[in-house]
Amino acid sequence: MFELDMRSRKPIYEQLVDKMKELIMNEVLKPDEQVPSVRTLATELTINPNTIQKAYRELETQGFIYSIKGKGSFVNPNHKIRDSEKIKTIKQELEKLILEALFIGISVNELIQTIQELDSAKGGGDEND
Amino acid sequence: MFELDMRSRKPIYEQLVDKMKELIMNEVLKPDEQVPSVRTLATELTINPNTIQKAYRELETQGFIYSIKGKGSFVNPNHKIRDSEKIKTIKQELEKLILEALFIGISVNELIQTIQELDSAKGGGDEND
DNA sequence: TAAGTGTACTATGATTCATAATACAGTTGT
DNA sequence: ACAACTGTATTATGAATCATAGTACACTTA
Repeated sequence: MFELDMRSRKPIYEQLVDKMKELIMNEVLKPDEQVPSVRTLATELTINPNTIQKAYRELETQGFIYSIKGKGSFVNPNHKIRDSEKIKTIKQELEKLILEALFIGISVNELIQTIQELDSAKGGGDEND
Repeated sequence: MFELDMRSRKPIYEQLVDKMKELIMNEVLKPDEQVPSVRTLATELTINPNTIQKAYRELETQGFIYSIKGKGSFVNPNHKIRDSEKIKTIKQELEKLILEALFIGISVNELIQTIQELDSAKGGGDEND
């Protein structure tokens, strides 16, 4: 289910958070679907349960999953809450990266095209605003 | 010249790299302009010279400055080299962030507008592509 | 030569990462 | 009630990273 790079300088739990977010955003993991248990995933990936728990805690903080003691952890269906703090953070990071992209010579059109491709690839379920 | 957050979990040298990149990309620091010396900046910021050196080494690796032994460190004027490795990396990071932005409900138009604002804010010196 | 520059190396303490080993609390099915 | 599964919490240990300190060397400039 996951591929981890043990030699990477990026912590394992962060890699896990990123992979899981990807799967959720691409709807490979559906809303309210149960994700592997801490111990199961730890066994599968041959890493420590505490590392999984750390990743899951982070995913819960970021609003991607919710956990119920004794039952398991599940994909959070309540996105689009427009958590203003989170939006602010993402926008800041995004601006930093866009600035750098423009700086090294990536064109505006190239960026816009990338956005549109990613948007149409993702369901296209709602076109609000 | 810089404001550092000593309590942040982000390493000081990384904060320095980011700030410096910003100043260079916003052309506050002009091409071939000399940046503060390792020891000078260390004294100003009350941090260790080795930390500055680490930041400068990283900035040199990323192509933002070049250093000459005995003379100093200077802003690299050779951007737009379209270093394919770097472009690839930035594009990957960008796609990850854009995906997340779309996911939490930021609209395509909002993203495009952000790009255009950043582009016109930056000089507008060349409109190639 | 003196004072400035970048660069390199070793060493130390604080912090983080990943691990190990337990323990407790809640749910489910028998 | 019991066994087996879930999430959660705690303490401890070793490895790695971060920031510091101190020292040294090479080069440039006045």
